[in-house]
Amino acid sequence: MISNMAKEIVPKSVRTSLTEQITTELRRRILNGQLAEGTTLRQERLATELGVSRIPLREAIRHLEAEGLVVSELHKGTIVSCLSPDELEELFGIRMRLETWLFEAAIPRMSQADFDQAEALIEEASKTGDVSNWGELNWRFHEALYRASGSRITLKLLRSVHDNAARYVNLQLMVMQDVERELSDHHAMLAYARLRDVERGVDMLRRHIARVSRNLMASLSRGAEEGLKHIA
Amino acid sequence: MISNMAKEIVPKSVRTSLTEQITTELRRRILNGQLAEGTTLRQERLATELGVSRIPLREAIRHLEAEGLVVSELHKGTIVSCLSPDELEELFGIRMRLETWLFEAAIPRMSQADFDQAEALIEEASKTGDVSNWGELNWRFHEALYRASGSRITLKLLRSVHDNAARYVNLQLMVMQDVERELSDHHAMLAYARLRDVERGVDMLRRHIARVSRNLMASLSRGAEEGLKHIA
DNA sequence: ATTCTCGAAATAGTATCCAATTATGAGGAG
DNA sequence: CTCCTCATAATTGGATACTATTTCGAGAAT
Repeated sequence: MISNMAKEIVPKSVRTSLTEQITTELRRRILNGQLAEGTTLRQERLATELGVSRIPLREAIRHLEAEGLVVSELHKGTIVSCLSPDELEELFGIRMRLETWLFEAAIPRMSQADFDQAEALIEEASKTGDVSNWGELNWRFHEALYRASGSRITLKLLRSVHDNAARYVNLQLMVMQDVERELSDHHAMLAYARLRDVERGVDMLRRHIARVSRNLMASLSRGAEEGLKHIA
Repeated sequence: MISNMAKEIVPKSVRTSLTEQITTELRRRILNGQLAEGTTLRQERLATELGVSRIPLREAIRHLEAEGLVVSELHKGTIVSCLSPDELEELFGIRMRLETWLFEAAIPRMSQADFDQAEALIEEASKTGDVSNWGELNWRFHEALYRASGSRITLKLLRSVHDNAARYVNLQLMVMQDVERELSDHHAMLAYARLRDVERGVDMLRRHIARVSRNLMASLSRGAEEGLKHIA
C-alpha cells in the first residue's frame, strides 16, 4: 500500500519514455541552432553522446522526420532539414489561416487564468535576454491565447509549424527593436482579448503575423545579398 | 558504366526502406478499418505477421503516432486512435481554412495535366465500387486540385488531416446517393477551375467541405442514438 | 465479495551481429 | 595535372538475443 502510494507521487503522466526524452532533446538542439540546418545526425555518435542505444534514438529521429525538422535519405542518413524562403512563407500562411480562426473562437471563452498566463508569458519574455528560447516563449504565449478554443488537434499541428519556423526567426539578428515590437503586439492582442473585442483582436493578430513574416523574408533576402557579396 | 545504367533503371526515389513500407501498410490497414479504432498493436505479433523485426516496426509506429493515427502509452502499448465528434469537426475546420486557400492559389496556375489528372481521378472513383479506398481516391483528387499552388508543406499536412478523417468517412454507410453527390461536387469544382473562376470554384469547395462535414456529423449522432437504443 | 499476491505477458531498452549501400581515397590512364 | 577506377572503410538498415520494468489477470486469503 505504502509503496503503491510512493509510486503515485510521480504521476503516470510525467513518466516519459526514453524515446520521448531524446525527441525533446534533439528538437531543442535543432531549434536553438546547436544542430544547424544541413547537419547530419550520426546515429552511433549521437547514441554514445546521449548515452542511449540506437533503437530509441532512431525512433526519435522518425518522430522528428514526421514533424519535418529532419529529412532522411535511404542509406545516406538524416540531416537537419532546410527550408526555402517560399516554404518559410508558406508556414506563415498556415499560421495566418489557422491562428486567426482559433483566436476568434477562443476570445469569447478565455478565462481569467488564460489572461493571467498570457500576461505572465509576456512578462517572462520581456525579462529574459536569452534569445535562444524566444521561440519557445513566443509559442507558449500564442498557445495561451488559443487554448480556450478547445482545438487540441490544431494546436498540436500549429506547434509543429511554429517549431519549423522558429529556427529561422531565432537565426535572425532579432534586434532589440524587433523584440519590443513583438512584445507590444502581444500586449495589444491580449488587451483586445480581455475586452472580448473579437474583430480588433483578430485583426491585430493578422497584422502581427504578416509583419513577422515580412520582416523575416526581408531579412532573409538581405542575407542572400550579403551571401552574394561574400562570394564576389 | 553499363552496370551503372542498369542501377539507374530503378531510380533511387522508388527504393523505400522497410520502415516506410511498414508505415504505408499499417496506415492502409487503419484507413480501411482492418485495424479498427481502439485496437492494440502488438509488436511481436505484427512483426511476425509482417515478417520483419521490431526495429523498423517500432519506427513505423512512431511515425504513425506523429501523424495522429495511433497513440502510445508507456509500457501499455499502442492503440489505433479514436477521435471524438468535436475533434472530427475540427479536422474539417482545418480543411476549410487551408484547402480554400490552396485552391484559390492553384486555380490560376493549373495546367492541362492537372485538369486531366483530376478528371481521371473522378472517372476512376465513379467506376470503382470499392468503398474501402474511396478515401485514397478522394484525397488524390483534392491534391490534384491544389498541387499547382506549390504549397508542398501544406499538402503534406493536409494529407495527414484527410487520413485522420477518412477512417470515419469510410465508416459511414456512404450510400450511393452520397457518393454521387460527392462526385457531382468534384465535377463542379473542376469545371470552375477550368474556367479559372476562382470565386465560384472556392465557394463550391467551401460548400463541399461543409456538406461532407455536416453529413458525417449527422450520421455520427444518428449512430450514437442507435448505440443508446442498443443499450436500452 | 473484496483485496492481495504472484506469475505470465507485453513493452522498453541494450548489446551484438550481419548485409547493403555510400563515401573515401589511393593509384593508374589519359 | 585531371579524371576515372576500384578496393576499402564508414554508415545506415535490419535481425536476433537478452534483460529490466510494468501491466494485468487469475487465483488465494481474508
